[in-house]
Amino acid sequence: MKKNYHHGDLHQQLISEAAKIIQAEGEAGLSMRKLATQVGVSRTAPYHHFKDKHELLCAIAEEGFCRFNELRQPLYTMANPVSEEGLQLVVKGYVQFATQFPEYYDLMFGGHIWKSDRLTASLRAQAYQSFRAEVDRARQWQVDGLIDDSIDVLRYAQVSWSTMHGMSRLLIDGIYVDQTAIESMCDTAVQMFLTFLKNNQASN
Amino acid sequence: MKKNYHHGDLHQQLISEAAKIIQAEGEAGLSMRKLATQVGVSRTAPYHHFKDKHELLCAIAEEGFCRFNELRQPLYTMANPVSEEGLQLVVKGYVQFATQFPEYYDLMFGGHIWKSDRLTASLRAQAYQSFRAEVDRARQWQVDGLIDDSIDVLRYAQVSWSTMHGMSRLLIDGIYVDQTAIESMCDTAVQMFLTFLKNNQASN
DNA sequence: TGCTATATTTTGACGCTGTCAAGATAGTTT
DNA sequence: AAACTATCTTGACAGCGTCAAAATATAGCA
Repeated sequence: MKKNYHHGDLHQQLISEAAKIIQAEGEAGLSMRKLATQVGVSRTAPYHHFKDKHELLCAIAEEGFCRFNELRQPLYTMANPVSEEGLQLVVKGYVQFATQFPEYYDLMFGGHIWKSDRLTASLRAQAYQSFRAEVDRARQWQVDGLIDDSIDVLRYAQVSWSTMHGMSRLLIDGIYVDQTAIESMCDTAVQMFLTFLKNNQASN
Repeated sequence: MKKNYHHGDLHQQLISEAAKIIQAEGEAGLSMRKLATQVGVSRTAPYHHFKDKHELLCAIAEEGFCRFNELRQPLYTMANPVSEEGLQLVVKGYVQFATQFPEYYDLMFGGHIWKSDRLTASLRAQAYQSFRAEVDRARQWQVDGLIDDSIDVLRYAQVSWSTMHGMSRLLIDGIYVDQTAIESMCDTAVQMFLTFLKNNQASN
């Protein structure tokens, strides 16, 4: 059905070529016209596959979420989740994704797409599910008796995600520049999460 | 000296008018041409006061840092700094600035300016000093015996700043949308900082 | 005062951008 | 073969940042 008669599966090729450009030159370096000519079609051809530049970016972000999930999935079962090793895997894995694919991260968790309120439905679903999974995992720790019931797991998920997001952003935006400190920062963050999870037996 | 003969202190008027536009329509809504005509001069007049659009943005960011510092200064002396109240003042004050002036925050702590490596010298100085002050404050807590010497205050400052930055970004970028949860999230973050600062007597 | 040097502003232009409208072409369906 | 649809192209428009050259206004100095 979606064979190609003029070109060859342009839709997909646009996404992957655009992703390449964005990884090489940043989001600012991607223009619809350049993308089109680089892929070998006329300037406006892409507009028959994506209503907008915005829609194209959403598609790339969605691809980013797939990579993100693939990288993240295995980390959760490799160690006791509420332990130094377990949390380090998750935190360092998160920051590593952000620093390794900063342009993907920008698209996925940056204001450009989210502030517009014009996310693709599928992208929105994928993002929400990503966060919900984080909350569910923490809730499971409670069920399993690994952490106290008094802990508000939603708030924990929000704040710990914020910390990971904050570190990632400060790094990829060039505000924290000392790359050698990343490991150590992650360790400190893990210590923070751990003391919070373990020492909150009777907080309320 | 810097009086005006054609206009009336254009330099300053450009900054404040640009800041107004940016607060109203976001950074994307600011164009040099529109700014110029809105201020009553020709399109290229601003280029004799700012080499670049980039340089104009730096000037606005710098103004943002002034507001930021003014808002932050009084918060540090209003309560015991290593206590629930003390930390809440700082954390909530930070997030409140970000949500109240999201466009300023974007400029000051967003990748646009920092990734370019073309910050104004004065802007860079002001930003670094802002962060150094945070570290110095934590070091003083050690001197005063409020927290244990084994704590790496640089790492604590980096991670706690990351948390505040992460919350702020997630909020102003439209990823966390539930505004009513802000207070509660800040409380949780404070709990996290506090348990870390108080329960680390023999961590190393 | 008048002359020159400098600071400020304007007009015109270039190449770039996202995207719309109309027309051409190739493939599918009947 | 005819009608229809999906895909692609050409042409155009308004907007952008910014450079070069020309115009204008002020200041310093004779």
